[in-house]
Amino acid sequence: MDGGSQTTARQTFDQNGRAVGRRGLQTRQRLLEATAELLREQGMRDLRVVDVARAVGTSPATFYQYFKDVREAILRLSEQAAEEMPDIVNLIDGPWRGQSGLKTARAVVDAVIRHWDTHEAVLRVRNLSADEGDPRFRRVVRDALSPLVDRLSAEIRRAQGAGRVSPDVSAAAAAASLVAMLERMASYHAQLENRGVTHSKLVETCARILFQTVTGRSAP
Amino acid sequence: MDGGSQTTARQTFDQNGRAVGRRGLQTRQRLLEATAELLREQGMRDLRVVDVARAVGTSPATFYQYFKDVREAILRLSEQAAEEMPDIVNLIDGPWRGQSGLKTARAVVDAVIRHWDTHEAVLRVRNLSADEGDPRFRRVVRDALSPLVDRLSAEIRRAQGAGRVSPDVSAAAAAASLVAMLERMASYHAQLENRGVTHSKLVETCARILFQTVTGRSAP
DNA sequence: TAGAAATCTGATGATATGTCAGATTCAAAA
DNA sequence: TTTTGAATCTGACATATCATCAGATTTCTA
Repeated sequence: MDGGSQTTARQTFDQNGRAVGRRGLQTRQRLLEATAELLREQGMRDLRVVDVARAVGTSPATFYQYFKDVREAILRLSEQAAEEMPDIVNLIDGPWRGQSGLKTARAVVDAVIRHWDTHEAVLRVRNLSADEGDPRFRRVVRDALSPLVDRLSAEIRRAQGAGRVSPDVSAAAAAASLVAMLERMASYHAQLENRGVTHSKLVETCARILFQTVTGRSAP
Repeated sequence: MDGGSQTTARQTFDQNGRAVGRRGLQTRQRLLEATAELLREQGMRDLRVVDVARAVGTSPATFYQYFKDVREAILRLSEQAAEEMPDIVNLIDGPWRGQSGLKTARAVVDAVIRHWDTHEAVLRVRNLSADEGDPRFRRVVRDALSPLVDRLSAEIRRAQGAGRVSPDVSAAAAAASLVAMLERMASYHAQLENRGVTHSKLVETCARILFQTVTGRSAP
């Protein structure tokens, strides 16, 4: 037993280490939302604390009350976005055989794309920051993706056990490659759709690559 | 005939539209290299013009003589990095059947990883900027990748013609997915290798996904 | 409703940006 | 070699952001 209530809303602290109350949480959240919005509109490099503050009708000092800097705000947004991941992971736990396996693959592709459509700007910066070596962001990325990777990896090992996937393949690397593909395509799909690839064709194609690589079988 | 010399060194202009001479080109190039170096060390968000200037032993004003802002410098670096792409494209034009096809796939994977190892920081920011909608960066990305995508796409259509790849797959989407996977894995491989996936296993795995998806055949 | 706790902000010193006029360097012509 | 003017560089500056803190304001609690 952990003694907590069902949804253990973690305590939040400000920059002075003091617990934040109801009003403060609300301000903080509005700052986060403005950050996400401006990230979408202006991109990472031109995001200014002043603009975030102005958008919320407050002063920069208020921003710094809750966040060390812009990076930290984006880190928190990344954590909030990651809360959606369990829904995607649940899909992976569906069947991977035959017709319904392909359906599982489609559902996963679709869910990842939807996740990215919702959090595009934040996830992009999250991944960049992780790639640039920031350990806090690496952790968020790992926590968000490893359940996915691990599940796919296990499924691939199963297919290897059945002799349908070559032992020369590393299940972990293959799973990571698939997730890499899904993420990158999710962030890229709008541009492809501008070039004449329909959304459903794109989903179908990714789903089939996913299915094929996970199961070692050609899609039905 | 185009009437130009073999290596048509394009004229370079400064911010006032004046042509840049030998000494200027050298300064400009040193500024670019310092930018790349600092991008590697400090990441995109913390890259300061002052630091770049200091690193070259010159003043910020000199930087602004050659570049409108940091973004433009990174754009030029992206263009320089893209000059390596023909070498990679040549590899794709190798054979795609049987044992030697897998070899082709391996060579491509390896080349993409090497390309990223060399230009990591620049390519990351290039892709982010393109994703954020900057048309100049979108163009650089497209120019760099479309030869790859087009070649793979053509190869996939061939496999579709032979009935080995489902007509439900979009060749363009599949090719884009593969390139997406290759790029993301190239930027991520060091982290995977820290987690116990050896480099050669990783290359082999990506190569097999590539081979399978392009040819519709299981790797030999 | 007084007093305390929580929250917000004006003011500020430090640092970065981006521009321009003028100083410096260089190479070719005299 | 010296002169000359084009190319290159930079000091100085006006503007803007960062990041902090002391103190004002609001909200909560007893």
